Amino acid sequence: MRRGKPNDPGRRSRILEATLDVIRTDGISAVSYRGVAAHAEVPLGSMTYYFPTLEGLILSALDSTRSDLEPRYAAPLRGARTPADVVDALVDATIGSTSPSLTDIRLYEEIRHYGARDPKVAAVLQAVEDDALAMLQPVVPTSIALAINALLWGWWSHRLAHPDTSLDEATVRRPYEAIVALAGPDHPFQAEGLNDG
Amino acid sequence: MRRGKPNDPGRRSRILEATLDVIRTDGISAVSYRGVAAHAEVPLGSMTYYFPTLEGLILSALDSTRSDLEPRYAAPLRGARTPADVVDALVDATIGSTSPSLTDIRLYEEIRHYGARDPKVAAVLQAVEDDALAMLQPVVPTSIALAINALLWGWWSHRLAHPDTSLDEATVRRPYEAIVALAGPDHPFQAEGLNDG
DNA sequence: TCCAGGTGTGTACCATCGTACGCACTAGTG
DNA sequence: CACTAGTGCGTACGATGGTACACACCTGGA
Repeated sequence: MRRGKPNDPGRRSRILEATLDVIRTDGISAVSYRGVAAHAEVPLGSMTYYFPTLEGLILSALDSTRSDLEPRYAAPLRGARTPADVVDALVDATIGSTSPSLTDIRLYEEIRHYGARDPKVAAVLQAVEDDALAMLQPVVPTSIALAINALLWGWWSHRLAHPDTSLDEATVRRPYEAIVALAGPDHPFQAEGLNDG
Repeated sequence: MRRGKPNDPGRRSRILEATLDVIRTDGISAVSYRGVAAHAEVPLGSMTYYFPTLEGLILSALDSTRSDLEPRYAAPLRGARTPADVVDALVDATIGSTSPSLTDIRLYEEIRHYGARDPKVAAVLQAVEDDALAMLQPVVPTSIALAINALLWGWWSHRLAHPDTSLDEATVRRPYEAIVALAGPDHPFQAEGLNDG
């Protein structure tokens, strides 16, 4: 039995979007009920109605990014058939068309920052990383996948710290090549790649 | 003409140390005059006396870490004579004896986080990174030094996100080897190293 | 039409915090 | 000893923000 009508069904998601906007612009620590309410153009009472606690709001907002972050650089990696494809995908995810914008890196950094102290967010991060590792699994051994993840995050972090300078493609590509090559010809993927060629 | 006596000369630096403690534990956003005052066991009035603005306090605290961070992994790198030495130093800085503790990584992460929005802190970061690049300069070309920095930060960041798991040494070492090897035998350093051997 | 219960909101309370400011204390100087 | 200027600190004010809560509104049923 459903009584009373929600007179603005999209309100909840609009609040989440506004929250992410605030996080992107001023960071998680700047998230307040009042600020987000003003940004989303909803009354303060709506905020506490949909999100009784502020932490719940932040958690929901961060969690809602998972579906955005994951496919962006996941898809190209899934399609990779040769080591060269993998390197291409990585370079692209670092500085190319599939790479996150500076504001998105900032957002991701906010999540990591928050996750360093909040176990629930840490779990979300863990899930994202596990996905990334699983995706690299058929391509390189886990230990190398870890290094690739570390380097990718390092590059993104570099971009964030140096917004004015741009990274040369070769600068990014060669270290990826070197690391991917560590998998060596014995890794199953390599044989498959050779069969294709 | 100096009148009035400072009845606790070490107070200023004690405040700075307490500030860093708070940052390490709860993050920069948790830094408040009152909290730090309680932690340092000084009256609130002392805080505003030594540090008229909160931002000034934070900036001073962060800046005071520069002298600590720099020599830690700088010294081993300076002493490196062969590519193998460099790799050793990097591995050590990542997971070994010269590597920062988890709380120190957290602190460094706080600085980066804050620096993403505060130009003055960004300048401090820039200086530290410039030092690191300069130190790697005689060893590898700049582009590779950038990759090394990115990977090092990526590993540290990984440790922060996975406090319970420990990184295998080979996992860390091999990617460093691969990247350092990119410098190739034409790089001046290599010749010097061969002469030594 | 009247009732009930869920939806949505305005308001107010209380805690926290940065900051200003006046006052006390100290130690040189005449 | 009195005076003065710098040092150090307790207190209070104004702003901000999370949260509780009473209240208005809407819908479906009796």
